[in-house]
Amino acid sequence: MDKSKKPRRRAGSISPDERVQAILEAACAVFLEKGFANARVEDVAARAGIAKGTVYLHFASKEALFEALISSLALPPLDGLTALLADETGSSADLLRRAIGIFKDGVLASERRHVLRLLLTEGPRFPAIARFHHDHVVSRAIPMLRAVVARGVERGEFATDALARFPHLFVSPMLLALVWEALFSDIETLDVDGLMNAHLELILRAMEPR
Amino acid sequence: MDKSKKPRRRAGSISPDERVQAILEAACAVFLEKGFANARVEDVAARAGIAKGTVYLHFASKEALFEALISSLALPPLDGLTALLADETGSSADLLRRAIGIFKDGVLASERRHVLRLLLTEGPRFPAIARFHHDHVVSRAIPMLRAVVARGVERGEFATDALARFPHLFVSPMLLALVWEALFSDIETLDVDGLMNAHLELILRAMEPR
DNA sequence: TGATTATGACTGACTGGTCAGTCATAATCG
DNA sequence: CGATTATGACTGACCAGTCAGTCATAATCA
Repeated sequence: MDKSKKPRRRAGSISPDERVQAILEAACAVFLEKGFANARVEDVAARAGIAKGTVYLHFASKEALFEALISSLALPPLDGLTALLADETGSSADLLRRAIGIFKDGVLASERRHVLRLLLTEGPRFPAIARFHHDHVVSRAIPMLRAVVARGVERGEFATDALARFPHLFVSPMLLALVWEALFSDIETLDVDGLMNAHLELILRAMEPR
Repeated sequence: MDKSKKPRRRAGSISPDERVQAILEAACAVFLEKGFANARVEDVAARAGIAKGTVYLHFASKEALFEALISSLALPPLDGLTALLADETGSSADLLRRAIGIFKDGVLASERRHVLRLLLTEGPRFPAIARFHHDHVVSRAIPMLRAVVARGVERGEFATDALARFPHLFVSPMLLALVWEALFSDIETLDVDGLMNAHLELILRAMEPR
């Protein structure tokens, strides 16, 4: 409509923070569609409604932009988990049930799953990102899950500590769901809810005292 | 009966089959180290001890080379699994135990795991490869596992069919081990044997009739 | 047999295209 | 105004894929 040649920023236009946010959002879309190597900084800029050079006013390099993107989205859902698992009132089984819910809603069902997928596919070539995610997400989540299971075992609610030794097992089906979606979603859909319910059923039966 | 063809070759030359093999091996090393996008065909050639142009005498493009690499390594271990699961004599629990062994030896502990990792990271941008793997590996393995569990349930050896509905759950810890190695191996090692034993323990406890 | 020609596997310099990152310039703000 | 922010043409590096030429060997000839 109006813009014919030069829609320049006007008074009260967006702040640097908003600009950064816009770039990150655009970067998310472009990196997800193309992967790191095939994504063009120019496309990110275009999608954010700015010129390529402007991206470099906010990020030192394409790589820095990518790392900022991953980092900015990795953390939030972990807090929900922290809060949940601190709760000592309910049964341990319920706690696990709700932990699955958090994973499902906070990761698998949210846009965040795409970023996690990106971490998965690009991580091997970005050790810094892998390390960041390990230090800030994995190495926090594992002990939390471990503590919940250990407590359940102590209280006599759970009959085996296999899951306390390897909380990874609790998470692996979600990883599978993620990978399945990335690779096979348009060949054969996976019933993620069914999968998670079956997972929970198996876990809880396995730990049930008899 | 024998070769009607008389290949004309230079001094240090080898047969076409061996050449292709050498290229695939070199490609494996280079693609693993760099990923598809960052791998240079020239490096593959150099590693195979030939010139770049020669690669194109055997493969139409870098992409074709990559697809040939993945395809050539995906199939073998599946046959071991087929043979194993056809065996109706032992207990179903034992069958699952041995299936894990096959996965562990045939994939996780072999060089093949690297190729699987490559499939994982590059698959999203190579739908053809993802489809190939789905059609030739996944869609064969899942029904096999399903059949074993279903039989166990019918025979009264297993108390729940959750695993028959989602054989994916049986495989997901191996996927996790693979991903962990790709991302975090030099930050924190994962005890894969311990993980698989814990997995088996949980699965079997869960299905144990009581 | 040794000399000559035919073959095709192999080479690597070259081309054409892509794209990250730069910077002189321009627009806008305060 | 000068300061701040944005632009996009440009550069330099990189690399997939090509192809005209090389040369070891096989086939044929004398």
